[in-house]
Amino acid sequence: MATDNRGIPIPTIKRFPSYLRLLKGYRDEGMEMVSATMLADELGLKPIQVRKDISCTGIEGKPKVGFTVVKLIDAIIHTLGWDNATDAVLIGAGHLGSALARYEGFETYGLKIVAAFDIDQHKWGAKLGEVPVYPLTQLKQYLEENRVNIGVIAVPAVQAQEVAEKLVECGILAIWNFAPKDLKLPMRVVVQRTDLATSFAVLSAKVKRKMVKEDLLEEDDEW
Amino acid sequence: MATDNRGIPIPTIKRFPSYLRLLKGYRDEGMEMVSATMLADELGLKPIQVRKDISCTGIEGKPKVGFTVVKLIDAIIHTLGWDNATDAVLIGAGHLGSALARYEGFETYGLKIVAAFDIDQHKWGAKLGEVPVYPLTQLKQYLEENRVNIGVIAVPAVQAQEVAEKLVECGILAIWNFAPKDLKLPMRVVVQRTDLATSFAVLSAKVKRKMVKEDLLEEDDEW
DNA sequence: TAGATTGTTAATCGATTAACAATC
DNA sequence: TAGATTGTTAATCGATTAACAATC
Repeated sequence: MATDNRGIPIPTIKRFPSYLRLLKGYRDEGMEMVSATMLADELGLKPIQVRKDISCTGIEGKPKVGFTVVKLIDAIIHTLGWDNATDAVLIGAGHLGSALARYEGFETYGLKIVAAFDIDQHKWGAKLGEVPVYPLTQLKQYLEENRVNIGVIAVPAVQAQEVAEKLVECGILAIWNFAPKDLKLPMRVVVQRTDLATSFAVLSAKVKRKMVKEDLLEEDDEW
Repeated sequence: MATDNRGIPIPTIKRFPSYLRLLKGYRDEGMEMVSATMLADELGLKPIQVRKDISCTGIEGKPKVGFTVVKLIDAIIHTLGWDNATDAVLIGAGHLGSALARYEGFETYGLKIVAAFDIDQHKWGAKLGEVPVYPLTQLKQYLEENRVNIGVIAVPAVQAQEVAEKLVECGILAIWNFAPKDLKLPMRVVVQRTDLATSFAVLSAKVKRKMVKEDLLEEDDEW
């Protein structure tokens, strides 16, 4: 059905890559079947949650036996849309951009960074791994000549909004934003943020919570 | 109260850094008061949600006027625990590690990377920005001599578990894991993952959803 | 067979949103 | 004052978890 993906909860989507990594390991070890119980145990989740997640892929298991490892792998990849490779341009060839361009994991997700752009002329002509770096002024032309759907932003915060708008003008459909800046863009554009600040905020909160809990325990001890 | 932070929802925590960035901008422009309505509008949130989030900081506003910008800034920083600087060690001085070590935003969060460690002897003695790189074998000694609470993991997936266990052995309280690997660690250790795969999975799912929606619209057109 | 595991339906839990009185 | 905005209480929404029948 076309509506297949419509209703898959975001939390489930977020767990899929973890399942996928684990399943690929099992496949490489020659394992053929796996139970939700085993996956849950390995990832620190509850079996019921794993079953619910798996049911979103449309795969059915066999009671007492579990699920076929390779079927599950294919189904998750398909559900995520990772079976169709997508080209992306990278804006910003600094340290972060450079690390992203060289990251080999992307091909696993069907993401291919085909070109990088930067305002700094010292970077022009260089290659970040396999990815050539062009002047930012050539972005528009490049996107006219090459069908690219995704833009990856790895520029300083102050430039992020401007770059994003340029990408949208050039027909980019989705933006993966690594700059610490909240972008204001038309609703039709898909924006995904990967923000160190947000991630660290959660870490900080968890640490603080733990501290508080330990403090409380100490207080209890005194009574 | 000591239990202050206990119950702040994770989604709220995740929005705090965005509020913070925006508020700092307002402060720098000399703005003294700000309404939840304005913040919501700027970030694409609903005013009520912003008010709920702000109430978690304990700050009270004035009807018709709003909230004091600098009070709000201080309260969010305090709620996140970012007013106490924390030292961290970085494991892995590759491209990603290098980018993290040089990232200037961390000081905003009260995070200070004091040393990096790597197995590759070619990296020893180098500096990533201000951060010196040592042999991984010196990690244990370093942590005995310096009180560090947070470990940042930026090594390849296959080494992540081993490195994490070593950090835990050495008394690290919290781990920020950038390796694409789910770590199995004692409950008492706080683990925060920043996983490109997870983030890209969400992007992929949103794109796919949009595609489906557009397909459905087209189908509708034919009827 | 017996028992582990699946899949479904219902209950619970937590966050978002709505409604509205209080207030500057 | 009038009206915008706050803060609280209740309703809604969505995800997780529990319960349990089906099944290999």
